[in-house]
Amino acid sequence: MTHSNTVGSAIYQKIKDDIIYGKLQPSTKLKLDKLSNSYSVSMSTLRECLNRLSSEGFVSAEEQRGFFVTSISLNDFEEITNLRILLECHALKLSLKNGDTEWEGNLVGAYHKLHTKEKEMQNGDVSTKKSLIRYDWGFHQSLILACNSANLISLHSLLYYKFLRYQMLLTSSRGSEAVNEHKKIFDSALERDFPKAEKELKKHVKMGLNFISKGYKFN
Amino acid sequence: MTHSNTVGSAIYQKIKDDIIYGKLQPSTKLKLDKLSNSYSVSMSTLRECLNRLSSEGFVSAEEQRGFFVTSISLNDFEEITNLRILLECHALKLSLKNGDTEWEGNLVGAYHKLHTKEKEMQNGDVSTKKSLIRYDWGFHQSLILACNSANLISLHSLLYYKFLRYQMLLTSSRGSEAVNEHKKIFDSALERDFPKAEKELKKHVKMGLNFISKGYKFN
DNA sequence: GCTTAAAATATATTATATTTTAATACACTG
DNA sequence: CAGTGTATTAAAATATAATATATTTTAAGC
Repeated sequence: MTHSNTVGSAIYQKIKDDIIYGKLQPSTKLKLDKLSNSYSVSMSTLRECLNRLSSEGFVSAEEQRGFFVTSISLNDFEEITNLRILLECHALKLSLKNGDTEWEGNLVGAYHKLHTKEKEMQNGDVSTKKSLIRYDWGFHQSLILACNSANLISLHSLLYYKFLRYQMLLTSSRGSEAVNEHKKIFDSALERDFPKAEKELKKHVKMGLNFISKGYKFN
Repeated sequence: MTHSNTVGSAIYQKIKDDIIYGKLQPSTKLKLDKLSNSYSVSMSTLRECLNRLSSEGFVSAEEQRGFFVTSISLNDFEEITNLRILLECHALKLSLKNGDTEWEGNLVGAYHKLHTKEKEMQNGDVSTKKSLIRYDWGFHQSLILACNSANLISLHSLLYYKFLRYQMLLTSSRGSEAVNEHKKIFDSALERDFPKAEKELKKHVKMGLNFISKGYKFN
């Protein structure tokens, strides 16, 4: 967990989360004095935060008109998905080539945590959904962590969370399907079988796209 | 050319340019009151700007310690180069597949402008270097403009300019070599020969990396 | 529909207080 | 003496608030 020292970075995380998890819905106008009140932060600090988020693309800034939660569309979701696949597969390739025992051990650990939570969920425990997401993130990042490119890891993170925002549009999730996909990705990664791992990873992310785009009505 | 209405976006462009073109050198501490004076802008507006730039990676923000121009390293340059190649080639593939006459015409126009400037440069006119860079950018972006992904275009732009900052570390440039490479990329793009275009584009960008990494002494 | 007036809101600056870091001086210790 | 640690001071970042201005939005009237 990141230990936020400043009000600025705390509010940044909070608003970013609220956008990703849908508490601040797409296209919402982010009125400054209103937000300044509801998040109990001064206007200047708030504006700094919104400027950061607009650079990342979670917020859209329109000059002299203010800030909005970035709108969503099926088209944008498809773009995000394709970019995530491009980056994650490329990084996976490097990671499978370079990964040492240290990396492998961390991956095994991340998968174990994810899989444990997945079994909890299958037993009907819905309260752990948010922590399941954290472990999903942990697993997907662990896969690529040996790619030896901080820039790549950072970009991938951005895409993952933009993808996640779309995922959060639905309260339901894919359940056992995704569980199997994770296992296939994990197994082929350990075997350093890049072609198979890539195939399964692509399928996994695409299936996520399909599930959402079938279940959510974009206008 | 973007018409900047607000002080904020004007100063953002200015500082970003100053970083890219080396007027603000790598690792420089960006003292707030000093910058506030030299750019004639208030501290809050300046901070908004630096927060944006830190999200993009041109500035590094260290909590409670302030802002710094992001440092450079050979390793980072290599990462940037590889990511640029990954994104630009992927986008090129899509662009060559989707590009219509409108796109093709704009590409021809962009190449013509670039090539005209290149010839001017070869005749010894150094005054046009900055406009050469603008046309180089115009050409490279034109290549991928039909990729049908705003997200991809935007990410590519970021990587191009991070690459450019490294390019600006040297005053000299590669001259006729790059001119020939541009022609090969252009020709194979018009022929919709993706494998060849990709090969030439990769070579072109890699040669840029090599030229800089040979000429500039990273510590 | 068009224009104009009023209200709301974003932008930008300035001033101030608080907090943290960086720098300096000063002792203490081996 | 060199080096190390600690207190004190200075500098700088962070955060808020108050204010002024410019622009957009809304509403009203024609």
